[in-house]
Amino acid sequence: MAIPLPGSQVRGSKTGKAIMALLDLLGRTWALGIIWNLQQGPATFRELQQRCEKISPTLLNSRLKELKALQLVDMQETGYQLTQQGVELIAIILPLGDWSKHWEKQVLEAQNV
Amino acid sequence: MAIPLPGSQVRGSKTGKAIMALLDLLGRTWALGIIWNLQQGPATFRELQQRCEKISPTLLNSRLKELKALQLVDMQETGYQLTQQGVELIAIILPLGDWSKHWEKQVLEAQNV
DNA sequence: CATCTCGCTACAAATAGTGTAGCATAGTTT
DNA sequence: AAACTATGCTACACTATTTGTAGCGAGATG
Repeated sequence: MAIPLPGSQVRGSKTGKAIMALLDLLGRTWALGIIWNLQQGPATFRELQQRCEKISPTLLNSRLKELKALQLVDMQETGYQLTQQGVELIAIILPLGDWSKHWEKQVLEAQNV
Repeated sequence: MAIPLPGSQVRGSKTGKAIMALLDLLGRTWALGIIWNLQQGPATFRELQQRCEKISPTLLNSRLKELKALQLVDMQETGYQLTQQGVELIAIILPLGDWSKHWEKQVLEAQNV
């Protein structure tokens, strides 16, 4: 799967708008999960695999390649970690954690009615 | 693909944490794109298909089912639209639009070096 | 050298997504 | 009323992506 480079055509948009590249990237299986799990700090490949519980190494590797190419993640001595930009991104997304709890309550309530 | 109901096991987590269900949902092909495109206001099925440029009706329909089940989208006279909760969610995500422009610049700069 | 751990690849099977055609229903026009 | 239109959505064969297991090659340790 081609890397969704901002400025070029991506899945879902011919316009090449940056947000579309970003949505394409984040919409790929596990991309958000990997970023989310890197919040806790750097991790080796195998440790990251475990944080993600059920990710296959094949997929983990391809997602990491994409995330590296797009400067959200890089690899240092300590393992994979978020870049400056990755940190900025997760800062935006972080509120989802709290919101999801409130959302869960509503969804489960609706189920029980 | 099973609907990632918060509270039950989902892709990437046995714990059933709400955030994991949410990340699973948002991480599915086109889920973010659909939500993003509904920002502009309600749309009929076919109109939504066009906003998303290249989504197949099959997939659009399954994503919509999931989003409806999880109360982020519903269908009214005017077509599909974000629910109260869908609006809350997009409010969190909205800053990605601006951030992506800044990100694009950095990524493209790095390419040209 | 034997044994670990590491990042990562191979590859076949399973699953998910695409694209085109078109059905069924409802409303409009002639 | 027959013909035309537009809608939401399904069928289905094809293609692409993901999974899961096994294991390689490199480096560290004893």
